[in-house]
Amino acid sequence: MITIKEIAAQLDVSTTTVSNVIHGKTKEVSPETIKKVQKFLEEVEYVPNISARNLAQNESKIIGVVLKSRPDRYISLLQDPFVCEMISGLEDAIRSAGYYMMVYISDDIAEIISHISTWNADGLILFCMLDDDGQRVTEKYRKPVVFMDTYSEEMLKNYVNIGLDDRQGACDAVRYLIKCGHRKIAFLSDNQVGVDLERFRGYRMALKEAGIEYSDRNFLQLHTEKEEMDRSLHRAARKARNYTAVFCCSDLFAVQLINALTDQGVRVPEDISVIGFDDNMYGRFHRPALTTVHQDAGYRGRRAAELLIDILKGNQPEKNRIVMKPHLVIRDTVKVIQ
Amino acid sequence: MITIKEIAAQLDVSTTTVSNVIHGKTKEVSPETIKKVQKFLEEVEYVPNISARNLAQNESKIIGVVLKSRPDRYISLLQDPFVCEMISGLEDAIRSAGYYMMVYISDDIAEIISHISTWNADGLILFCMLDDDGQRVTEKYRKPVVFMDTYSEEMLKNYVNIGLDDRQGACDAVRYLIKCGHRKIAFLSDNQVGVDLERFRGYRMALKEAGIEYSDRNFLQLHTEKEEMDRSLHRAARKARNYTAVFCCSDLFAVQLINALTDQGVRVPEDISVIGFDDNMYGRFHRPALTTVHQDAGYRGRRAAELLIDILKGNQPEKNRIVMKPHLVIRDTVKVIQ
DNA sequence: TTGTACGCGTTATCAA
DNA sequence: TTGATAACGCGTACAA
Repeated sequence: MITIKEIAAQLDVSTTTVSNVIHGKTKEVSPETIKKVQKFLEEVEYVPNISARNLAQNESKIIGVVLKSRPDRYISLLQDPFVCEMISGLEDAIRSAGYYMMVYISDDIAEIISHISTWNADGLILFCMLDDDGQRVTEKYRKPVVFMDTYSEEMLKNYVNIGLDDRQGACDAVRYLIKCGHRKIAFLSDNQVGVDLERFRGYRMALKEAGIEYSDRNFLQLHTEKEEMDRSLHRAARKARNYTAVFCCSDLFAVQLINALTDQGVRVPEDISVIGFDDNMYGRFHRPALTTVHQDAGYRGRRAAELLIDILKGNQPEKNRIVMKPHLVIRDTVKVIQ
Repeated sequence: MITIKEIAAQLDVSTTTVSNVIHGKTKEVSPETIKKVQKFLEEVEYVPNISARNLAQNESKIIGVVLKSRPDRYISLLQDPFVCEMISGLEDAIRSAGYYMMVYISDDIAEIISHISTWNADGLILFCMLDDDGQRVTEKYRKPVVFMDTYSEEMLKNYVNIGLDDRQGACDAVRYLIKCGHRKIAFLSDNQVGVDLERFRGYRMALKEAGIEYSDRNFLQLHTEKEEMDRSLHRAARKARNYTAVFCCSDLFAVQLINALTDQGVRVPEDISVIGFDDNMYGRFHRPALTTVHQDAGYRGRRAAELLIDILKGNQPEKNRIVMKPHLVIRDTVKVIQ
């Protein structure tokens, strides 16, 4: 790897001149010198050393993508199609803007913070932050931060968040079920915080509108720990048979629920209707194709990255909360009854 | 961010002493000093500046994961479950070993090389390298490299490769089809190079053993460009109906073929049998569950990272070629005929 | 046992 | 228009 110093020596100019040419500060350098240096730069395929640049400018061009993992889960974060699609969008936008993406996955916020500081990331995209995770990060890290899907009031007040109208999405889905004649509708998820809590509220809202009573038993809770998942799924499927429809908090859950039902000899949608959330390939590749709430994870990732980069460039975002609108995609897993 | 210099000043010791304590060179420092410094380090939550360290030691602790993308494809690399599972394994092993993963995705090898040099990655894991891609990288990049799934003779001679016995896997699958009474067996893929070529050879091998003649028409080629995929899939499904079984080069293809067939009113496995390759969630979540050739992408990623890190530590690998063994997983998409 | 001083590659300041 | 030089934070050879 050739360095600026070396180039300067070989061309018999100063490092300043070389650096100026590299950065297009052309009015400071004579045309002949520019040509000479540029030609040489191309010949030797000069590539800047980022570490040196970081040190000199205290700027790393790194955008940290932070995901808090749950090691006990039946699939890892990078196996979740929703997460991957989002990261794919982030990667695309970050690279196009000349930044570098560094993915930090850990279940330990302290470790994450230490990585971020070590690499001196210029900005952060935070995802899967629950409880006080977001707070812990922003306490230590004082550069721009964009959240995805936080529902912490504290964070929403002070930071940019790219969210989704989860409540509306879920409400629309359940309204649709009701319109199709369903009144015994269960809600399936593995938790009741953050995004899922909002979806749960949407579900409750739609029930209430229609004057359908809610009982705690309607909440079908999945235990997504490695050893529990299968059993939990079958238990949920068994319980689901007391309902005519199930709203699932993700396509992944929906597809797995349908499989569990199928394995128990229950047909979807003939015997029971199922609706998902996300609209990713799992639902699309399923047969019958999954009726679900569409959100574009890739686009949302791209927007988050663009917004962060805009902030890094010194622009103030117009508003702190961006809420994308999901929409229902009707396919083949909901049956009209009566 | 506090620096060593600052710490030294505050404790009234030298930077050398602080540095020595940080690196556990305890025999050079008096016990009291060690205690004093360690306590202070913890208090201020000292985090080293990686850029400075890189510069000083010419070592980055970065392992570059290089994927050559095909932007025209109907899904991006990070949407492919096989790729994600592999990256998930890589990430796990790289982080556990105290290294950092930087993912480089691009369709432009020159751009990839420039990124790698810029960040001074200590080692590389190369994936999806076709034609002379591998050669172009290794010409410029003179540090340890581990390939995954290369079939370039040139690279295999000189570099470590973590491969899979693709030929054997495909052969076993087709043998199984033949054992089930199938003789009209098609081969479905989107290309005929690298990994897929090997699988094709395994397919041919099994046919030959059984004295079944091969015709070029047996090769069902998918066009996986964005605008072509759907039409191509349906064309393939139509052609597939001339056969009693189809061997597909990936679970993703298999599932989509089954869907296309289903959409045409053809039942799997009643009317036609389908077998996949990979054994990922797409096949497992499908109903009927996909009969397929199992490989553990995550494990393979982990092994690749471990191997590379071992080389970085100065150990010579025992052998250049590691070939993992896939095995057939019989589920529900192959019917015994006659 | 501790401290000084230099080099890593780049950028920025300021003087020539 | 150009160049010398300091600074960024760290690790280390060598001196004390």
